[in-house]
Order: sequence, then C-alpha cells, then structure tokens
Amino acid sequence: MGVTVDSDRAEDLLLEHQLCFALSVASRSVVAAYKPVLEGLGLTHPQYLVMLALWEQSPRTVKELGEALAQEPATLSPMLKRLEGAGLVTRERVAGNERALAIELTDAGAALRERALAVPGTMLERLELDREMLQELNVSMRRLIDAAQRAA
Amino acid sequence: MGVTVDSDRAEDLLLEHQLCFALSVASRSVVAAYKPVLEGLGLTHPQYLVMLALWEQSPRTVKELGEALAQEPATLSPMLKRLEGAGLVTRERVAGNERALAIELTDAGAALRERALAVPGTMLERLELDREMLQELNVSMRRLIDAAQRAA
DNA sequence: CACGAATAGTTAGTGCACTAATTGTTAGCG
DNA sequence: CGCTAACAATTAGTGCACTAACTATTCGTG
Repeated sequence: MGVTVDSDRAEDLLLEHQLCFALSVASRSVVAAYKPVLEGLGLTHPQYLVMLALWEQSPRTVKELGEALAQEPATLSPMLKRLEGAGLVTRERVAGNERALAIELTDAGAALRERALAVPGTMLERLELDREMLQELNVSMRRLIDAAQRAA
Repeated sequence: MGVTVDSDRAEDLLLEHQLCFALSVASRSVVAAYKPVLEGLGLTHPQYLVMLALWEQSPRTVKELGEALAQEPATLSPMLKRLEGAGLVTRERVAGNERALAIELTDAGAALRERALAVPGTMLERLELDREMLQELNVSMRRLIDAAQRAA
C-alpha cells in the first residue's frame, strides 16, 4: 500500500509534479507581480532587464547584451528600437566596425536608474522574501540554468 | 572593507542578483531543453502542459483548463484550435450550457499519453536532477507562485 | 589584392501571453 | 415575462521569444 517504485511513471505525468510547469507559472507570476511596479518607470519586464544590463555597462553591442541576458539578437533588435523610441537608449554603429551596433544610455536612460533603485526592495517585500531566501533561490536557478543549457 | 548594509541598494540592481532574471532564464532554458524531446510528440511545451491537464481529466471546459494551468482563456483559445487541428482534442459546446466549450481528448490524444510517459524521466536525467531535488524545487516554486499571486 | 568564410544585426514567420473589447448565453430579479 | 447583470469564450492588438533566411560588413588566406 502506498508503494512507490522507480517505474511508477504514471504519477510522473501529473501536472502538479512537473517542475517545468511550476517554473513557467512562477516566472509568469513573478513577472506579473513586477508589472505594476515597472509601469511607474514605463518599462516592461524584459525592457527592465535590458536597462539593468546597460546600467552596469554602457555602451554595449547587441551581441554583448544578448550574452548578458541570454537572449537572441533577433529578440533584442525590436526591443531596443522600442527603448530608443522611449528615449532611453541610442543605437549607433560602432566606429571601426560597421557591423556592430552600440547601444548606449541617453541621459534620460541613465537618470531612470535613480527611480529603479527602489524596485528590488519593493519586490522583495511583495514576494515575501528575505535576502537569504533570495540568495538560495538564485543559486538553485543558476544550477538549473547550467544543467538545462548543457542539455540543449 | 566589504561592508554590506541594508541600504546598499546599488548592488541590488546588479543583473546577477535579480531573482526575476534567474527565474526567467531558467524557465526559458528548461523549456528549451524540453523542445527536442517534445518534438517527438509533435507538441510545443505549452501544448504539452495542456495535454497533461487533459490526461488527468477530460473533458474539461476552457475555463477549467485555464484555472488548472494558470492561463487566460484568451491564451488557450488559439492553442486549443491548434491541438484540434493536430487531431488531439475536440472542441464542442457543453450540452445544457451553450456558453461553455468542452475540450475532450480524441483517441489519438489519449493514445499520445503512452509516448509521453517517458518524458519526465528523460527530462530529469537531462536536467541532472534526482527526485528529491525535484521535490524541493517544486516546493520553492509553489511558495513563490503563491506570494507572487498575492502581490498582484 | 581578391574572394570565400565568418560575423553582427535585421527581417519574416510562428507561437505564447496578456489586456481590453466583443459576442453570445444564462441567470436572477423586479 | 422581460431586462439587466454575470458569465464563457473569442477577437484584436501589443510585446516577447525563437528559428531560419537575408544583408552588410570584416577577416583570413592564397
């Protein structure tokens, strides 16, 4: 009774047992929780991540941003045009390498950082996390990312 | 030296410290790792989740599926049409309530379950996870989902 | 120097995911 | 009974994310 064996694969198909399901829902739910906070900055969540990358280093090429954000250039290309349209970044060919495109913060883009400083703290609170849990979850996620990328 | 204070919010803006970033990348990476496996079944990852829900219970209305999958009906509607096109489900109005749409597995849809039985084991292996780590991650994700949904 | 391979970015096409607006059905209530 | 409010699904519109195909540079080697 209540025996569980390795070959009990039927239970494995339960939606509630799928890590991929929990992960997808968690990602969507967390992004949704950011939404009202980021609206104050006029950013979507993916755009917020781009801005975080640029606040660390600007200018950067599309390729470099793609590596930092684990995104395809084809995904970033239209996003960066929207950020340019919002007046937060400039898009200019790199002098000396006409292939590469330098994405650089405008003054407004750099200034936005001040208002963004409050976001992480606000979100920690909203997600009922302390810094220790945050740390642990980050480590878990990183391990999972590494394994998943090895698998692909 | 190396002092960290509560108000050190500048560090909080580092991309690498963002749980939301790690979570998004993990979700995308894990889904990408499923892709080659699910291609054998002719399913995308979101479609796979719908099938898991239906293998547990069929028929179900669009609304019920949305609740089980934490998805908007507007997201499911076109997906279900694609699954219908693939011959895996039928879409018929519920007798006695013409508003609701009953989504039901076809024979082919039910039969696909047999081939799906191997997926979870394959993926655990590919993601280098054992059942214990899976369990722990699932618990963490669920907690996060609850908090995020309370926040929204 | 010239030409083919590699590189950087964009475009096209598909599918998800969300919000808001719409259509059609049902239920409740005066 | 009739009318309104609630409900279930769909459609329209925007933005992400990915693959594949394409354009324009640059590099490397004969």
